[in-house]
Amino acid sequence: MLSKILGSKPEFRTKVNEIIGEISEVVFSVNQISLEEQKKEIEENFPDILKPKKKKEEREGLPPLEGAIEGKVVTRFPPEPNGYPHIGHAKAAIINVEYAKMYGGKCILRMDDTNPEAERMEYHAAIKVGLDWLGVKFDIIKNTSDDMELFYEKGIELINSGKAYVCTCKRDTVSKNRKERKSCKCSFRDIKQNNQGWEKMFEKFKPGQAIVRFRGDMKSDNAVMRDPVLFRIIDEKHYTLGEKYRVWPSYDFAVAIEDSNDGVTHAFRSKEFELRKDLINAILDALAMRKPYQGFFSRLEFKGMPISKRILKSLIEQGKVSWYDDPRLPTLEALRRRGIKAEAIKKFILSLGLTKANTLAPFDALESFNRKFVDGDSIRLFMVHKPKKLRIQNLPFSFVEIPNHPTKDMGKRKIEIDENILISEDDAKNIKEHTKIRLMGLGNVTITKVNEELEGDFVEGVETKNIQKIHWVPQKNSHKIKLLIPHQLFIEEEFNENSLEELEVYTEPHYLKLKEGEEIQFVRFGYCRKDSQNQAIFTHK
RNA sequence: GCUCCUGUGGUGUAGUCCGGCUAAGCAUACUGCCCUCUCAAGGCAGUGAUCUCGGGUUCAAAUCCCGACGGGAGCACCA
Repeated sequence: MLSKILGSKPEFRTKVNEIIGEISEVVFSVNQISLEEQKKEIEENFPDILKPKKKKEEREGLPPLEGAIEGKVVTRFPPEPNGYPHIGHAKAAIINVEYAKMYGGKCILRMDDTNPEAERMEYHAAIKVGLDWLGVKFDIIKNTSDDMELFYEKGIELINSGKAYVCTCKRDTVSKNRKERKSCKCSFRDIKQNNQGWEKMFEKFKPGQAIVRFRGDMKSDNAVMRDPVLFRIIDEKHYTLGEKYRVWPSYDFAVAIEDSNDGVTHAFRSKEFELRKDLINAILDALAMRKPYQGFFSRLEFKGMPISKRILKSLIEQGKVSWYDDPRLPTLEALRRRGIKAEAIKKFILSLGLTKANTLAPFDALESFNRKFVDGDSIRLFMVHKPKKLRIQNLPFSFVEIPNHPTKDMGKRKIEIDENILISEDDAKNIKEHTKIRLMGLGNVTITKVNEELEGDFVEGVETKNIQKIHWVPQKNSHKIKLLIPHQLFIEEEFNENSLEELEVYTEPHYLKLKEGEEIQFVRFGYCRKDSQNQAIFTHK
């Protein structure tokens, strides 16, 4: 009671003690009256409080952005072309693009390709294709490696201001010193020596012999700050620049420079980069460059669906999954092939919010979004599993026309029939002799015999109430296809040997006329995507 | 081990910054009803959280403080 009053009348908050007394008096006197009378009193004098509370408006999409100015927001999505894009990439891309859209700003796609050992054109292309399919649009597309000269320029600037130095220690020594929070002798070299060292990195030094380090703070609790690497030597051929460069910037340095230089105002990354925030700010401060706002979000993974490149690669090598588009995988390619729509992924990701708590989403959350997109334009077809023959006497016609969708006008299809019909075993086993069933879109049949095969008599009339309705396909031109049903790949860390179920099923001949990639609903079974003329993939119920 | 992040119904989240009009909103899942020639979609209703736990501050705490416990990440010349 007290809270309610203070909540709606903040001006009383300073007089809490006085009010407390009054309230208890009023409450006491009200309690003297019977419930009936209280009710009557309210109805007569205060009808307003009986009205149902109006619901709070739900915020659409992402939370507002700190420091965002309409029209001036620049975000970015920087994938490394070192693997196939997956649901995690989708999250990062969608969040950044969506924020740019929200504020009428721009979003940059920047291929983060500063490790020649890892990048490959194959991945670069796959990422482009994946993003394209997702329908996320970028205003600027570039590569981090476009700006190599800029990195060198800024690197030299740091060396010349004494904020970076060339370190020639062994890798192990560097790592050990970092653990022990100790500086190495290299850090005491003067600017001239460092300049000489820098020059030598381009010719003389071999990979591993010298690195450029940022003068951070070897005593810092944040290990990232302990004189991190800015440049290192890699002689591997770069996938687009070939052997033009061999001194390559590290991730932190490249990101800092790029974001600042590209005019990025808000940079969102997954939270494993959270510790780099201080470093990036420190680098930009050292160079007197503008700092963008950095936000972080949790990684997105599905239960039992590995996202890691290492695991994916090994699954493929062992033949446990066919390829990166295997429908059990969370790659974009696999999701697409499985029948998940890009719009559904987008809605789903936005529904997860911008939380930093770990998100291990169950796949059915995505499915439910997808179902809403897919339902409206999925043609309904009949499909029979483990066919049982049903022979119908007195069939009065040789074809039927069946609507392609129960509520939307998607036209009709003509099915040619004769007395031999196939129904699913699951339905057949529940049918008793002398009962009546309805073959959907065809008519009612009284079952006269139940054996290996069933027999029945056609019944005139369109009675549909209170009668078992089942789907069917004509025997004479049914089309056999393989139906793949993906299940969870890993169950409790353990590879699920039965994760890909294969069914042999029979569809209507109309299946052959559908386009590849079309989403269909096998009636009373679920949504599936046509993968090819003789294969479909189960999407979800 | 050290450091950082995180902890709201079965699940995913909103609310937490700036304590009060919320014993907590939405979605999903589940249950029931309606609709329906689908076990889909759609409509309606319902079950379900003392906001991880224990202290503290306050007239008042999911919201602030301290501690414990659980989960995740970083400690690479990868990004």
